Amino acid sequence: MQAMSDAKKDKQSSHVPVHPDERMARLVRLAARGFNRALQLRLQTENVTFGQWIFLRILWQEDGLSQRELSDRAHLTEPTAHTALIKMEELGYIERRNVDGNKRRQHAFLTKRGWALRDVLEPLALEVNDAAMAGLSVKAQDDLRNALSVMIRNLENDEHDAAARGVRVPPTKGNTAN
Amino acid sequence: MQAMSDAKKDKQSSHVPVHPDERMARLVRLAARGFNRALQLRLQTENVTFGQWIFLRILWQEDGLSQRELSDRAHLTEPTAHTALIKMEELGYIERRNVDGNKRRQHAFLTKRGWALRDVLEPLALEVNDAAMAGLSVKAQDDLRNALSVMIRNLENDEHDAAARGVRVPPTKGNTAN
DNA sequence: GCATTAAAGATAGATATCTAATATTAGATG
DNA sequence: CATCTAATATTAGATATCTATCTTTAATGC
Repeated sequence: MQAMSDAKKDKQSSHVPVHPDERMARLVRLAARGFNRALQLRLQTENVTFGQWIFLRILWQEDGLSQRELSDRAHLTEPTAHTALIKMEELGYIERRNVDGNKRRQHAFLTKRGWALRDVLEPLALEVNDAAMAGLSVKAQDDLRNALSVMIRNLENDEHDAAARGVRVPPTKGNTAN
Repeated sequence: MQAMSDAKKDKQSSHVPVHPDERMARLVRLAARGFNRALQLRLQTENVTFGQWIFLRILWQEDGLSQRELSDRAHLTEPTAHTALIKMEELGYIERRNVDGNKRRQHAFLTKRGWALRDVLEPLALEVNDAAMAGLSVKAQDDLRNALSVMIRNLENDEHDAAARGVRVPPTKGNTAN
């Protein structure tokens, strides 16, 4: 019997035959999980959570968005955005305030501290990206992005169709695994 | 100004410029989210949760695995597997018991009910897969799987390297979004 | 301009995941 | 063969997300 390769020693590698129905879904989930873990690994050294990263990233590009706008952009619910933003205000990354005398909307504005994080965190994301892309040609990366975009659109349409048929759209509870 | 396409009306579509550092990561996460939602949408009509699906799928291929083996296969922790399996036993999908007089290991065995679910649930997964693949050639799908596999391996290596440097590997807390 | 409806946010409670600590059993070693 | 160590499962507690509900404020229609 031949010796196992390095990769095979890892207990994650599937001894298990994968359901044909789920092969692509599984790969996509595992890749997402990989990106998340790789990024969280780096963010934790700066004491920033993944959720905070998501909102920071959005604010660096569009400072002063309302909570509702932020939750939309982040694909997270308002309560989730709410608690994350409260925490980020406590941490001094943002300031929440009203604009134009509208007391309904709560807008989030980056503080000096919040802006400063950008210089620290963006390189970490770049690092993850570079690590992930190793061995993939520019064309391969391009094709990959295109194919992913097609799948995303297909699945969004599926969801819209379901919603149109009156199906309640379920939670996106946390399950990056598998 | 030209009219917006159907797709653009959706509020999810990004008015927001995406961080170059995060473009691929974001696409992968959104695709994973799409798969999860599309599947959950269908599973909920059968009162099966995503977590239960994961374990059922594994057991249909390897009945009688221990809790430890199941959590490995599912890429979930043991407490997570534990509670899921307890619940699945309550629901009558599996039976948990010892084997060979070994009182340490708890093995999970599908009941008739658990096996029967297969005929109902697998078509749903196939449906999701087909929906996701619309418009992608066989070759494109092949390339996509290859590229995803490369990324997964790259990111696993990244994690192993980090672990070797003594970095604590962080949770894979639920954040499929964005 | 007052009353109704809609929008935005806040709060409370549920769920699925995680980490850490504990208990039990099996296997290895002096 | 008695003890130590490792494996497995369990329990307890934290966290990030979700849904549902409530409150406040703005917009709209008579």
